[in-house]
Amino acid sequence: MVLTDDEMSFLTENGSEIKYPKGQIIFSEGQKVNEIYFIKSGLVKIYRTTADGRQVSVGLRYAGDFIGCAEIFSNYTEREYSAEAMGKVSILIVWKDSFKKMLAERPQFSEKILELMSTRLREAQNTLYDFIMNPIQGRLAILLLSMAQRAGVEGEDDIIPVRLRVTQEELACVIGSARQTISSLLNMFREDGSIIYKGREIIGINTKKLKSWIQE
Amino acid sequence: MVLTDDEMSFLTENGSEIKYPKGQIIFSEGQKVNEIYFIKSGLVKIYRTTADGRQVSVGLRYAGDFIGCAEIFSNYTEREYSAEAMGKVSILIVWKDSFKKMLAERPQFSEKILELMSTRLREAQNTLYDFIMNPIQGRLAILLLSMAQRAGVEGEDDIIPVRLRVTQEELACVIGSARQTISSLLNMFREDGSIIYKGREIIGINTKKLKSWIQE
DNA sequence: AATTTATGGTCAGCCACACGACCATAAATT
DNA sequence: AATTTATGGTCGTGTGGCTGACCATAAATT
Repeated sequence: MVLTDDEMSFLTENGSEIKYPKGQIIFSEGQKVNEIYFIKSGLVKIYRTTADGRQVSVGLRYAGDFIGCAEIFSNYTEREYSAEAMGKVSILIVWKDSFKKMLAERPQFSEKILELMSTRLREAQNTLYDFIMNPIQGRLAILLLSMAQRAGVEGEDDIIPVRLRVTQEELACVIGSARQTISSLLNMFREDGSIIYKGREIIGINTKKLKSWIQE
Repeated sequence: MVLTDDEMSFLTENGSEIKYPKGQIIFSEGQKVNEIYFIKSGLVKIYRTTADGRQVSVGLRYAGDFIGCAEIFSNYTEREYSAEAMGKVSILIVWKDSFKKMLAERPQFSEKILELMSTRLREAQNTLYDFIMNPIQGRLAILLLSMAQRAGVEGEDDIIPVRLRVTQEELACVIGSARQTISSLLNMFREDGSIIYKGREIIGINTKKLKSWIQE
């Protein structure tokens, strides 16, 4: 979502910018809902912690996204999910009331937010669909593609150069799988030429080849 | 979501009511997006058809819900999913422009729709979470609970009397499983006392017992 | 009433993939 | 430089649940 200069300056004036190092918790489940967050830069994981301590992610959010907004609109008092910085993240925190005021005063902004929510809803539904349809390698391919499209330069149709430093554990928790499985799959993708994977970093992905792993 | 009399009468005036028999397609993927639908009564399945002809559902919608709205707000020209009546369904069809006009003219209604979208987003995220966390019996338990809560009388904490006539095939497609598996699980739930299941109808569910099948 | 179709029950076979175990290497900390 | 910690590779093992096959019964159609 792209904000106008005007909207951006309103947020800047009425919010405060905070930088989080990798691994820092931005908010966590159960906390009181008083503010909304705008990601200026970086990658954020939205997740929930299970009874036995594992993390289950329901999505990643990128620069330009608002997070923590669903609770505000449905007037929830407590966070349902946690958010964690997956790298250096710069965030603008805006108080709930300021944000609601902005919504009320600017119908165009309000429209934009409605658009944001519906886009995100469709994304969530598509993710659900992909989950049902695809075995693990398909889900991983989908995840890598979407991460690359956000982070990388849209090059030729073929290879997108990227720079993805995510641990296998993180990938596993996003697609609901086990670390060991991710390990084998990444190696399989590498041998196949679907990704260029050196050390602990994915430095390129081959869009076409990756897509061939996806069902439907 | 509950509409005011005023909102309801606007919809009635600017829309046309249509009744669908069981199995009827309300709209289908690929169709042009010109209208929005309000469910007056009945149960609607939102799904997508896969290349090999199977159906994968991403959710059920009940009376009082709008369907087909995400495409409108994100200005999609084509439907991404299909909708099918799972029983007798009564629907109010409202043209896109009338609906957008209503949104623009009534800020309170606009707020309500934003609330609807965020609630639905949270539901979708929760479903995703449940999918990752729960094995099939857990997902089935969750589905039965949510259907019963919408359809049934909220009785004691224990047994809710309901009247669910859904085929095992339908249940399978909603939770992404196979018909045979549903068959065994329903029988297991019956023996366990989690549900009262006679012939082809579930006539009661035991909330507590069903919940014990759910992870977390 | 007779036939066809839709739905449900059950069983055997198979395989994807989670899990545990263990070691290798890289990164971080001292 | 030495030690500790985080991350990645790989291999068995076990099993949940999908697939296919087949029959029983209920519902719909003639």
